[in-house]
Amino acid sequence: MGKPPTTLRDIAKALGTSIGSVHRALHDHPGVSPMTKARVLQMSRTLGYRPNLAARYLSSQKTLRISVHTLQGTTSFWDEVRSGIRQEAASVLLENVEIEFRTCPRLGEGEEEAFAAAIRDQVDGIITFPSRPQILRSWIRRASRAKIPVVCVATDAPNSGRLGIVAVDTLASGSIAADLMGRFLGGREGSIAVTLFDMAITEHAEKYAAFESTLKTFYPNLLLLKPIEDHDVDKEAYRKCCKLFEEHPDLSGVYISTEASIPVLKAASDRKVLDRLTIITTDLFPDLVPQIRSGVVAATIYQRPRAQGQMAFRMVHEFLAEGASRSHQVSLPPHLVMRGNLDFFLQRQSQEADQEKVNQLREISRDRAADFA
Amino acid sequence: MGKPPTTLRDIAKALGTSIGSVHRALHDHPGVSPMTKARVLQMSRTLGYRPNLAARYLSSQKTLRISVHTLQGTTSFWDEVRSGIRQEAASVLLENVEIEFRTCPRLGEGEEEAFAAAIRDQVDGIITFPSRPQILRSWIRRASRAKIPVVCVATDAPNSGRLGIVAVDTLASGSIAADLMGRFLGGREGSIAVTLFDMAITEHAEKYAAFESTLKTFYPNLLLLKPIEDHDVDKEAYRKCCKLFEEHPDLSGVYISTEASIPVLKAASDRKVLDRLTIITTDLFPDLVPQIRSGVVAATIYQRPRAQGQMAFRMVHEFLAEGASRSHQVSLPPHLVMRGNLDFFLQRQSQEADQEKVNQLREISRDRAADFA
DNA sequence: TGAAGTTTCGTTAACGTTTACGGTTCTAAC
DNA sequence: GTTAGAACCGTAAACGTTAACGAAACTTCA
Repeated sequence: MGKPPTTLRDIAKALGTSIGSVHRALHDHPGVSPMTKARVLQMSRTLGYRPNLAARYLSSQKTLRISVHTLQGTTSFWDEVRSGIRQEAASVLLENVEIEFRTCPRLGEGEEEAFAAAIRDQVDGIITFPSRPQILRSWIRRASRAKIPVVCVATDAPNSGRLGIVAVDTLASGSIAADLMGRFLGGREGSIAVTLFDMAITEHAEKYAAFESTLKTFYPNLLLLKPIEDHDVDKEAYRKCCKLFEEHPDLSGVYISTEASIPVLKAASDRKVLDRLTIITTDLFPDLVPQIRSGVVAATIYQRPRAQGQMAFRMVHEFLAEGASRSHQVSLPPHLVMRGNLDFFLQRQSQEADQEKVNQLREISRDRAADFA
Repeated sequence: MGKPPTTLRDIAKALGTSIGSVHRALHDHPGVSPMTKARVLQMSRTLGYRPNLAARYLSSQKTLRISVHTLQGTTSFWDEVRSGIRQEAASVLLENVEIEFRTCPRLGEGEEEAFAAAIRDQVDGIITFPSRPQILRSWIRRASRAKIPVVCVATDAPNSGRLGIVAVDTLASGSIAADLMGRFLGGREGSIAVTLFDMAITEHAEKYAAFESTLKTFYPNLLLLKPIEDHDVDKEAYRKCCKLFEEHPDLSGVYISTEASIPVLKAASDRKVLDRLTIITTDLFPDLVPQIRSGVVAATIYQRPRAQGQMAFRMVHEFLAEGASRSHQVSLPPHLVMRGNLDFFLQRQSQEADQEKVNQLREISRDRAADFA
C-alpha cells in the first residue's frame, strides 16, 4: 500500500528510452517504431501505468467541449435536464469543461443541424435526445467515427454506436404504475387504459408491456385496453380519450405515460367521468400541480430529468477523462409523487432553480473579473 | 468570454511582488507583512483569482484522507452506504482521496474511539453516523475546532458545528407512507399504527408527525394510534406488537418506520391478523424480499443508502477541494418499492455489488503492479 | 558600530504531462 | 559514396502551484 504511482519517466527508465517516445507510443502518435511501441505498451501494462490527469490537464490546457442537443421546453422537463448537466459540469474540479447548448425549437426539428454543427466544430462529446432515433442513427454513427462519444438521454437510439444511454427504467415505471393502479382500485373490477406517445418508440412499448405484465400477474380482474397513441399532440389526446370514455363506461383507471396529461384530464372532465377514474400520470409540471393536490391525479411517475442530465454528463465526462466508462447504460428508478410528498418536490425544484441563479451570478462575476484584468 | 484565468503570477505582477509572497498571503502562512497580505487579498478578489486545483495537486502531492464511521451492517444498509462512498471516491479524477473505514460493531459502541483515532491521525474529513447524537456532539465540535469537517449520514447531530447532513427527507417519507396507506385502504375505516425507534430521535419524531399530519388531512376516517418504540430490539418490537394486535381489533394498517419489520410481521402472523393488515415498511433487505413479493408488505420506503453515501462523500470532498460547499443539507426523496418494481431494485443491488468486486480487483491489480516496480 | 537574530521577500526546483524542436540513424536514389 | 529525405528518438520548455532556500532589510543588544 502507498507505493508511488508509475510515471512516464518510470516506463522510460525501465526501457532505457525517453519520455517522449513513451508518450508517443501511448498516444498513437507518429514517430515511434512498431518495436518500441509494443515494448512501451507492454511495460506500461505490467507497471500498471495510469496517467496523472492533473499533470495532463495542466500541461495541455485543453478544455473539453460538450454539445448538448435537447428540446426547447414546452414543459420544464428539458430545462431540468439542462440544469442537471450544468450543475454536474460546474462540479468538475479541473474546470476544464465547456457546455454548448444546441436547443431544438420543436420535436424533430433541427436535430440534424445540431449534429452537423457539433461535428464541424469538433466538440469532444455529445449529449442528445434522439426524438427520432432512426433518423439520428446515421448522425450518431458519423460522430462515433469522428471519435466523438454520444450519450442519449431519455430515449435510446439502438444500433447507432452511441457510447451509452441514460433513462428512467421503463420496466420499473410501467410496473409500479400498474401495481399502484391495482392497489388503489383495491379489488374493484373494471378496465384500464394507457396513453403513450407511439408504440414504435421502444421505451413506450416497453413501458406498456411492463404495465400489462404486472397488471395481469397481480390484478387479473382488471382488463387492460389497447394503448392510445397521442404523438404528443394535445388535440389527438383529447379526441381519442373522449372516444375512449364514451366507449368504455366501465373504465376505472388511466395511466398517462406521456406528458400530455392535461388534455386527457380535460376530456375526462368534459365527459363527466373524472370522479370515477383513478389516474396516474407522468412527470411533474406546473399545470399538473393543482390536479395532484386536489386528488384528481392519484400519483405521478416523476422521471427525474435533473438526475438524467447529471448522469449523462458524468458518462461522457468519465469517458473523455479516463478513455473508458464503467457503465454504458444507466437506468434510473422513477420517483413517485403524490399529495403527501408533492410539496417536497416543489420545494426541491425551486431550490434548484435558485441554485441555478446563484451559479449564473457567480459565472458573471468571474467574467467581469476577467474583463478587469 | 474565454479570458484566461488569473494565476498567482498575475496577482504578483499586478502588485509588483513575487509569487512566493502571494502564495504565503493567500494561505495564511507566516513571513508576509500585514500590509502586503491585505493588498494581495484585495487584488486576488478583484482579479477573481481561483486556484488551479490541477496544479495544486500536482505540486503538493497531498492525498485527502477521509474517515468513515458507520455500523457493522446487521442488514445491508451500512454496507451500501460504504459502497456508495467508495464508488464516489473512486470517481474522483485526481485520485487523491483515501478512505479509512472505522466500523463500529454495535449501535453506540466505539463511536467515540473512532473519533479520537481520526482526530489523532489528523484525517482531513469525517463522515459519521451519529447513533447517539448528544454524546457525539462534543466530539464533532472537537473535530471542527481541529478544522476537520464532519458530515452526518442518516441521522443529524444538531448544534454540533458539523459541516452538513445527508439523509432521506423525513417529511417526504412519513407523508408518502400515510398517503399510500390511505389510498391502499380506499376509504375503509380503522386504526393505523406506526412503529419507530424512539421519539427522542428527531428524525423519527418528524416522520411520525408527517405521517400523522398527512393522514389527518386526507384520510380523516383513519385513526392514528400512539407510536410504538422498538429501540431496534427485535423482542421489544415483537412483544409490543402482539399487545397492539390484541388491543386493537379494528387495526387496518401498520407503518414500520424502522428496520425491525420482521418481528412485527411475525407478531401479526402469530396473532392471525396478517391478512387484515396493510403494511408499509422501511428499507430493503433480504428477509423482506419474500414478504414484498407475496404481497404481505404492500410497499416499502427505500432509504437509498448508496445515494446517501455518495452525497455525503461529495459534500466533504467539495469542502476539502474548494474550501466551501454549496449545500450543507441534502434531503433525498425516498424510493418506493412494491411487487411491481422489486426486481428492478434487486437487480440493481446485485449489479452494484458486482461493480464493487470489479473495483476491488482493479485496486489489487494496481497494487500488484506497484509491487513489481 | 557591529554582530546576531528576526522579519520579509524573491528565486528556484520540483510535480507529471504535453509539445515543439533539434539531433541521430536509416533508406533510397544519384 | 555522397546526399536528400524520411523515420525515429532525446531534450527541454512550458503549465500553475507548492515548498525550501537564501538574500535583503530591519531590529535588538552588546
